[in-house]
Amino acid sequence: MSIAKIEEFTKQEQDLAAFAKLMSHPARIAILKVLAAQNACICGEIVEVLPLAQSTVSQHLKELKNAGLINGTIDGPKSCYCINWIAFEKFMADFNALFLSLHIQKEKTCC
Amino acid sequence: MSIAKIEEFTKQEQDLAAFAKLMSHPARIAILKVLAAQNACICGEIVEVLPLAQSTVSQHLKELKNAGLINGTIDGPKSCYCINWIAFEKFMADFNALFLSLHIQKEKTCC
DNA sequence: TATATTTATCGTATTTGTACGATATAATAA
DNA sequence: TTATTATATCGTACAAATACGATAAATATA
Repeated sequence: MSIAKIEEFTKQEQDLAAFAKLMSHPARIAILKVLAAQNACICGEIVEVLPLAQSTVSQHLKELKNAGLINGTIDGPKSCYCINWIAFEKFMADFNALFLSLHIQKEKTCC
Repeated sequence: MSIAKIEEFTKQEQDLAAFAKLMSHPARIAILKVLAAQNACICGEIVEVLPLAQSTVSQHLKELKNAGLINGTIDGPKSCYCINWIAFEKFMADFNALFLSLHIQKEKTCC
C-alpha cells in the first residue's frame, strides 16, 4: 500500500492476487463452506455459525459478492446467497494454469 | 483484525487462508514467476525486474521464505532463492481439494 | 586494509483490512 | 398501524500490510 504500486503489474498478476485475497481470510473460506454445504442459499444462518458479529459477516459477504464469487438475491426480509460456480471454476482454472506454467521447467539447479 | 478472531476457525481454514495471503499480492506472484523462469536461484535480479524498492522486494521474499514456499541460501554477498516445489504442490493440492469438496453437491437450488 | 557490492533489517509513514456497535431500511407479522 | 425480524450500511477503532529510505552486515575486490 502507501502509494499502491499494484497497477504496475500485469492484469493476470492483479486478477490472481485479487482472487487469492478473497480466500485470504478464514472467515470467507468458512462462508463458502457453509454456502456449499447448505447448497440452497442462506442468509443469517451464516452469522450463527461463524464467531463474528452480524455486521462483520455482512461485510465479508459483500466482498465475495463484489468479486462475483457468490450471488445474492433478496428474499423478503432475508437475503439469499449462493456460490457462483462458474466464476469459482474460472478462478481455480486460472490459478492452476499459473502453477502449471511455472512448473514446466522444474530442473533443480540449486537450493 | 482488531482482536484477531482467526484462531476461532479450523486449522484447515487458517492454513488455506495463509497460503492464499501469500498469493494475494501481485508482487509475490511476479517473484514466483521470475524464480520459475530463471529456474536457477536469483537474488537482486528480481529487484531490477519489479517496480519496487530493494527493501520492499526483500520483505516479500522473506514472507515467501517464512511460509516455506521458497528456499533461500547465501552465496557470497548474494542471496539465492528458488521455489520449494514440494511445498507449492502441497498448497495447490490442498486448495484444489477444498474446491472439490465444496463442489460435490452442486445442484442448483436458487439464485 | 580500504572500498565497493549485495542483501537484510530497522524505523517509519500510509493504506488497507478487520471487527464491532449503532442505526437505517425493508418486509413480514401481530 | 405497529411491532418484529432480517440485513445492510455507517462510523469508528485498531491491527496488519505495504512501501520506502537509511543503515547494518557480510563478502568480494582494488
